[in-house]
Amino acid sequence: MTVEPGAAPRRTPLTKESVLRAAVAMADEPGAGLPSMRNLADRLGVKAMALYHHFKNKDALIDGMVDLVFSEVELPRDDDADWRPAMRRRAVSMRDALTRHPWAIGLMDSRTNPGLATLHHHNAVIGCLRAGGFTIAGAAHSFSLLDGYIYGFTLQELSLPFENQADIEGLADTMFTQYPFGDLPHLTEMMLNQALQPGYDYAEEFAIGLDLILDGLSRKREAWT
Amino acid sequence: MTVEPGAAPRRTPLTKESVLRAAVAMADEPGAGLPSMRNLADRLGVKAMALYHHFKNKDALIDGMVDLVFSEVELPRDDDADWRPAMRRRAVSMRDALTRHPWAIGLMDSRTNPGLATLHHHNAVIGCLRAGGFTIAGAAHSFSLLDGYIYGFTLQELSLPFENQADIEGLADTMFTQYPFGDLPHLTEMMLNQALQPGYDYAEEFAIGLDLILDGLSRKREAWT
DNA sequence: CTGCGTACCTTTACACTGTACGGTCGATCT
DNA sequence: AGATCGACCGTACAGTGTAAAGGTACGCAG
Repeated sequence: MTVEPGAAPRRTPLTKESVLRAAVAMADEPGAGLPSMRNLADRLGVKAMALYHHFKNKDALIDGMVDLVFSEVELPRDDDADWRPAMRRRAVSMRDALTRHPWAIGLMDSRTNPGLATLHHHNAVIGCLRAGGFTIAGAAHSFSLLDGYIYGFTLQELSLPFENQADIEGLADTMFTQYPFGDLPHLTEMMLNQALQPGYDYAEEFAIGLDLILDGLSRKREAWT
Repeated sequence: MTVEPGAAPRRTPLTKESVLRAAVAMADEPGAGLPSMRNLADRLGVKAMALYHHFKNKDALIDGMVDLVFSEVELPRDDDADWRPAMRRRAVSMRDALTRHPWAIGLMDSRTNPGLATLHHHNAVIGCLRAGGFTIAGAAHSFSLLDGYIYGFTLQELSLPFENQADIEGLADTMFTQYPFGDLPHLTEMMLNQALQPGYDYAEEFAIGLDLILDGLSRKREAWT
């Protein structure tokens, strides 16, 4: 009376990997945020408690999701001829990954258990900088500065209350009526002359700041002991 | 049969301000995170639903909390003689505020309704940069870069899985036993030669990156149209 | 003084969350 | 054949945000 193998009451036994991929996919859906255990289980054709066979608790699952995001970032290689374009590529790739998975960035804090992909990522970055002639301390400075900027810029970008020109104009409207904008002359000026100009794209700021930082790093590279 | 005024069945009618201060105080308690509506109400000697008389919903309350954090940041003034030390002070003050209220930084994304203190802050920063000789575009670049770095650095700092030397050593121990550290030579080297050195303090990295950025800004100040 | 609106707070209820505890079923090993 | 084990399910519980409706006291119009 056993079920025929072809009937497949459960297609495949569920793995850490498949659960994580589903969780990331659900979190990526616009406006979704982290899925609940029950919703995630439903999506996988399973009941909630089944997930606890693969993850100690939800926190462990989230750690896995964050590590999966890190694994999408393009790594530099030790033998990259030139550290600067390598670091630039990595920064852009990292920002891309964080924008693809906007739920990830707010989770960085409070997540104190880095996964393997995360550690490999850090290792590769440091290796590239060392090969490029940075001292250990210099590589630490550079790493801290670059990653800080990447996270912070992306965090800011994601928290902008608009995504396109129409949103900006709507926002400006409601703000002008809601707040005493006479008190905020500089902010007003900047909105009128920058954000509200046709074709303005905040994303371009990323490269401007990044290049300024890279300039600074190459200037300090030999000074940093 | 009315209650004597001295009996005070309710000391004081609860204001947006008092609720926000209590909420921030609770969130600041180590390891607490955002309080639930019920816990916050208890602390105020009130039932949970009373809070909804002062805030539309929990999100609005959180917006207020974030704005309160911003109000603690030392503002530059238009007439600050020199933009550079003013920006430096502001950056340090901002990092301090975010470290005093570590729950705030993860909330920056998804919080798309800036409060008055936030807007005044932005206005003052832009004003200081403009007075320092930056063009509108230049001020926008500088603002984006500086704030990105401040947020990002602090986010990284708060997510470090240790707070003192003992924690670092404990962490290194468990990591070395848990992961194939032969695969991570550069990371290992950096931990051994930096993080594990006596007296190492990650907080010092903040000033190093900040000064590099300020150098870059003053170099670009006149070039940026 | 009466009566009514309005500000503030409470009660109750509902849908939803993470997860502890125990059970069930089939495959594999001895 | 029986034991063991991995994968999944059912049930239950404490805690969450908040909608709906009710109460109670004060300030002001008549």
